[in-house]
Amino acid sequence: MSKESKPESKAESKEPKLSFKQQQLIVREGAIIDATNSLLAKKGFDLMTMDEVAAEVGIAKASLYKHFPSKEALAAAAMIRLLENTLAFVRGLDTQQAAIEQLKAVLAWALGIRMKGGLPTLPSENTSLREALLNNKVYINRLWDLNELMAELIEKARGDGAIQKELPTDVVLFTIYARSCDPTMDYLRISGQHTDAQVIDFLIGTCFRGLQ
Amino acid sequence: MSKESKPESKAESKEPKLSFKQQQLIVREGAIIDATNSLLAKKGFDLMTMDEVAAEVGIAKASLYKHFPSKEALAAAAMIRLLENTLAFVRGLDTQQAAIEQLKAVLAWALGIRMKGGLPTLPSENTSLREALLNNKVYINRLWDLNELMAELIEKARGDGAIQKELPTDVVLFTIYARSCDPTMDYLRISGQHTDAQVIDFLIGTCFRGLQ
DNA sequence: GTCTATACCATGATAGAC
DNA sequence: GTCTATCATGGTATAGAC
Repeated sequence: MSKESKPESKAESKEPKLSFKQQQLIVREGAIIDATNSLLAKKGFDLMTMDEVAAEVGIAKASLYKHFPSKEALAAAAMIRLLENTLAFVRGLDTQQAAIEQLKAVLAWALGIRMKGGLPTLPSENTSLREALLNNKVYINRLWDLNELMAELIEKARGDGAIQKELPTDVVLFTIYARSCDPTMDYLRISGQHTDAQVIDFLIGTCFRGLQ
Repeated sequence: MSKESKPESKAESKEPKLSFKQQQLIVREGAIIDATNSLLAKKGFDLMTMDEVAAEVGIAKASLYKHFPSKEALAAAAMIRLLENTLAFVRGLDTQQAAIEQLKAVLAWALGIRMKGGLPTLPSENTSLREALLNNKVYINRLWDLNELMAELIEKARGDGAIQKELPTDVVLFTIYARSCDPTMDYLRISGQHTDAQVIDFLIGTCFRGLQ
């Protein structure tokens, strides 16, 4: 986001080129994104205020705007980091496993993140954030990468007979995405009738096996 | 909402007791709720403004506040009307049908409403509306009525072997509710690869039969 | 009960000193 | 790059005339 992060890509094989200040800046931007993540998950984009973010990080609001030029840009950065984490997880999957098991692992991982107060993956809502994200090339690129990886897994699973042949890939993909940010999780947790692990099992089960 | 609507419950078997003005008032409140419904579905509670509602109805914003004391109350009224429509639909289901078919019919109906620009049933989001709704006794009562009817259907379907025995009723209930406001619908429609009827079929199928 | 006009406030964004 | 202080916008809600 800030200009100092550019030189880092030029030379990183040598001794640490990043000055103390540069490192601190990166750490601080990480902290800002952490706070943004948490608040986005808790309140959503519209209800999250820049004052809250600044307060949670412990800096002044004006300083926030030195790092990120707008609320949209800040949220986009958070969403991009989330996407990159997801990509890393998917790329690190055990390719020995059946494709369907890998897909379940992705969903289980995403649900686990949300249980810990993290962000849902999908920019589902009718928020002004959606528009901003669709105009963000980095975000779109990462999303496309993820979609492609997931589509490969889905098609492999379909080839294995683990997914209905009649279901188009996009239907399966969005259904999994949607389940990862399904409000059912919150309601089941509030009811307090089941453990977190049970809730995740139910969600994965009803997604992949359905109600019957 | 307004005080004039009370006498109507006293006597309705006789000739029309409602004066022209009273009828007009009811019609206008209906129009207000229509507009609210549409805007809530399109933009969500936070992004919907009272100016927009007033503009869509064609009255001044101040007049709106004569009918509904706050934005929350207005949205609650819209949600309550939606719930009552849903209750009417459920109560009018063909009880000769298998319970599972009745459940599918409810989901299909809800998805159809959304396709036509209507509201999703679930107050899922982290919006300030949620809190207001939870403090609204009428809303809670209606919601409870609906949950009870749905739970009966679910348990009957489970008895028929159409729903997994291992799945608790609340899991099934929320899963169906969630599917009724699933963002997957919007994404599949935007992609333009499928007809509206196909999209509904996919959503119902992946809900009840799962991905496999 | 409808209108116009306005109070009031939350919040996104910026200025300018250090 | 951080702070304090401030601006500008837009949105809920209300006052007061008709």
